[in-house]
Amino acid sequence: MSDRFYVTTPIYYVNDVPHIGHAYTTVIADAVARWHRLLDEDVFFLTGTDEHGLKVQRSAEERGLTPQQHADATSARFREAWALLDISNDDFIRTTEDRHAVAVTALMQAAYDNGHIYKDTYEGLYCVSCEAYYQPEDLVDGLCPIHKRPVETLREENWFFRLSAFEDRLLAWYETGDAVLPEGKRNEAVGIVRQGLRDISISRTSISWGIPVPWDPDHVFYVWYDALINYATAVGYGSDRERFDAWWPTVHHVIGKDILRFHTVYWPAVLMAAGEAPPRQVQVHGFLLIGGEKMSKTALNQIFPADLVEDFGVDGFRYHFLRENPFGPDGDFSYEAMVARYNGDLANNLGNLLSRVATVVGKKCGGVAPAPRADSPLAPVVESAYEATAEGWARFAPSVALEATWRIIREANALLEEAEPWKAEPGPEVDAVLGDALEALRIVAVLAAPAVPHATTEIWRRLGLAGTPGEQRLPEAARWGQYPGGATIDTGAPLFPRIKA
RNA sequence: GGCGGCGUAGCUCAGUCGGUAAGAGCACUCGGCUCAUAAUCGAGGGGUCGUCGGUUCGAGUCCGACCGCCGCCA
Repeated sequence: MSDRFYVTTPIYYVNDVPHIGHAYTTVIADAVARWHRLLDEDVFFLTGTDEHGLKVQRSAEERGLTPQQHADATSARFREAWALLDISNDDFIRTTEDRHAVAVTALMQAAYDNGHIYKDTYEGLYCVSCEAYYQPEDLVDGLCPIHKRPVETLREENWFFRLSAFEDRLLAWYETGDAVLPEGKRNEAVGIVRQGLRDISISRTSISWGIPVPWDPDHVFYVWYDALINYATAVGYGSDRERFDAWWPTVHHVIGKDILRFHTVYWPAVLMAAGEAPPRQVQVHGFLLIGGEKMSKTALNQIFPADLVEDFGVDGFRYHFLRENPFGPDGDFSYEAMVARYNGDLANNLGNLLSRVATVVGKKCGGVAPAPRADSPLAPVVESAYEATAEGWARFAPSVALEATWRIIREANALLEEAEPWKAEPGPEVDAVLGDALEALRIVAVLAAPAVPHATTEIWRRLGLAGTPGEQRLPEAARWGQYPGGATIDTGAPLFPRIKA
């Protein structure tokens, strides 16, 4: 029986359109999912859209649409973006689907039945954009500190979640070691809990665009509690207990640091309240900055995936966001850095290696691939690079993994320089070094497939191999010496044409 | 105000339990090669490892203070 691996992105709010910040998170989750498939694990990769809440209701009104129509339109844009980027999600969940209402109802009812939810009256200053209450001292010049917009005084009967009862259990959960990563982010979660948790309001009566509270239908759940539960919905919570039990222990949430509090405090506590286990792991990454500034609609500095795909291709796009920034800290995006990374790693190293090898095989071997040597100097290089690559992916560090894989490419280029097969007469010496280079390319095609699925599939084809690199299984496929030789090598056009700065 | 983090080559960063002569990629300089997408390979320059003090036979690596930057919370 193979292991299971469940990985999620946040579900994206339909008041936003997909930009490279969303894509950053999604591409990381996708590449990790693809890696785990290579490991022959049973993978379930989930993304989707968050469609309830007052903001959606109001935006729809402004557009003269029903909330559902508005959500349908924007949700479709996310699905289009992920299709463009070759995202391999197994499911796409929408919080307006019936299955989600079923799960939310079941999970919150369980928390209610367990005595963790109670009714109280709340009056406070409310920011519609945040869908959150503020203390007077939190305001800046009387305005919401985030949106710089006026707040409204609201008085509501709300249902409250007894978050304060879960401090000890949350702290114990963080202590399990790798529940929240990186470590710095876990410390933030610990800090939030240590300072004491207040119970939180989880329902609204002021709006209708949401999922009704089952025991009090005048209320709908506050959008966050609705949204988080999507992760449980998608694996059958409330409808297929067996399925849920199979997948839930393996869930890994990939999120940006802006929603750390929801995923590492509120969400595990709600799960505990319902009698379920907290997530297996939450992986928190930093922001993608543009020229040092946070990306935002108001700053007019948003960048959309399609614009970059036009210049760099899907693989160029994916590779850049996986390789350029270490997972965890904030990263800065710049077009110049993207060009440099593309030209350096993809065009000069990988693409050019394939070109030169194919050409020399054409000239010295009549285009027929020789087999690698069992005792090639590249064999130990591949062995250590594979281990480092696997470790990098295992800890959600794509940049580390790819750096390790690229070491094979560098060494293969160096081996060619040393042997200079283009100078030698055809024969065993030439065959040996070219066979080694082809085998290095075969293995790189497998290891890099999670990041650049199109290019590696093309390499696979040009090497005359059957199937695709994504269908291979690790670690077997990374073992040196499996390239059979005898195939006709296809010298094609440059895989990654250089981009002029 | 409380808690936490960061400050290592021009740039982006690695540096596990303190100990082989401080590293990688990119950039730069020089040289080789000309199979390849002016790609590639080799060599080299460049760092008082933020500052000061302490522990130690020995500290980028531990402790304290300070300077600078940042995050979370209030």
